[in-house]
Amino acid sequence: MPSARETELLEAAYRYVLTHGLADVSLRPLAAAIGSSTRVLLYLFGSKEGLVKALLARARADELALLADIGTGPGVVRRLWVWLSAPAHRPLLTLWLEAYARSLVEPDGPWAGFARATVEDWLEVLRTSQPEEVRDTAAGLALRTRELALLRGALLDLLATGDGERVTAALATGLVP
Amino acid sequence: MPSARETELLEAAYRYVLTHGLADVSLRPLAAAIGSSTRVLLYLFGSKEGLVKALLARARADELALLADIGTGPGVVRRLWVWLSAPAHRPLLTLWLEAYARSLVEPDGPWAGFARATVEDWLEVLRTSQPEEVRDTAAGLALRTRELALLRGALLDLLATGDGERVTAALATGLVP
DNA sequence: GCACTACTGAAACACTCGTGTCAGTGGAGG
DNA sequence: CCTCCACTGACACGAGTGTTTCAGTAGTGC
Repeated sequence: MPSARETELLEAAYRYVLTHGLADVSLRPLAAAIGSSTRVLLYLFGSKEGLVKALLARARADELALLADIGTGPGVVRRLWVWLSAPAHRPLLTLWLEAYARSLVEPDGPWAGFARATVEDWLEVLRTSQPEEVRDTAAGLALRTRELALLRGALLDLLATGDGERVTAALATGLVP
Repeated sequence: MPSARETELLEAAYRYVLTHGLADVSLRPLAAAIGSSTRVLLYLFGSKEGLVKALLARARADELALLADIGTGPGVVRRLWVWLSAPAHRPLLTLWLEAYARSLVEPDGPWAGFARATVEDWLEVLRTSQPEEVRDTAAGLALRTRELALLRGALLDLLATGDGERVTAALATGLVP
């Protein structure tokens, strides 16, 4: 059970990594930026790895909250894309991509399994949104895998180019209603 | 014009980063692994940043060679996916994703523009593969953007789960012939 | 008042990092 | 032979890393 001070510092650190990236964060600059000290961070989180784990869990909590908020049923993909393409969410999504790539390069450590976990989370949401009669068919699996690929590929494009208009138009032509 | 020794060491370093990642490579371990020394690497590449730039250029050369090899015309997407999903190419593609994410988090430095550049490279190949009458229409742009998203999203899924069967099946249902 | 817990500050330790300095080495061309 | 040039080895420098040690301080419950 995290203490009040711990969650407070975690929130501040989370805001910090959203703009500075998580891959090469280091304790002293982070502590200075959020008005703390390395001593306290290590006291509360045990080690740097513990802090990174907590931050990844924090980011994942945001993601799960989103999925819960979007709900299920027809139109999920469209609703998901509205959320993904909102400029306000760009820092979070860049952080998400960073963690994703990192967990592939370095399968050990605090990143472990992050990429696989998000694939499964999203696939599950898409699955629940499918009509019952296709949910457990091969065609259903193929369809939601394709929807997920479309969303993530579009996200990659958007993050790199910022061209929301082009990417949103591309998605519009590709979605089953 | 790179010397013989320079290209030799670059190749060795390239093989090294394909398995160790490029984001947090450091000179001493790298030099030791490829039978060289930090002194020589700095002599040949000027600085660590110069070396990283050279390595990114090397990776990009691989990518451009692929695109040239795949050619253009009907069936490009399918051919591209065959190449992307080949297990032998996984280290290269992981490296690619790493560089992509990095260039978004840290827009300065040697990574600058990497993500945007690859988006444009691939879109251009897809464009050239389209029939002339749609090439310059909004529908053509939307279609190739969608194809690119599909490929990249599928790649993300594949790199995380390794489930080539599911992802390939998902792509098969989604491609215009 | 007193113990106890939660937190904090200062300083040090044992690294690793990229880079610079200075001195070479071996071979090719005049 | 002698000079030039590409390359290499050993070592040190200053900065930054995560972590530890030791010494506190504020607040809470008894």
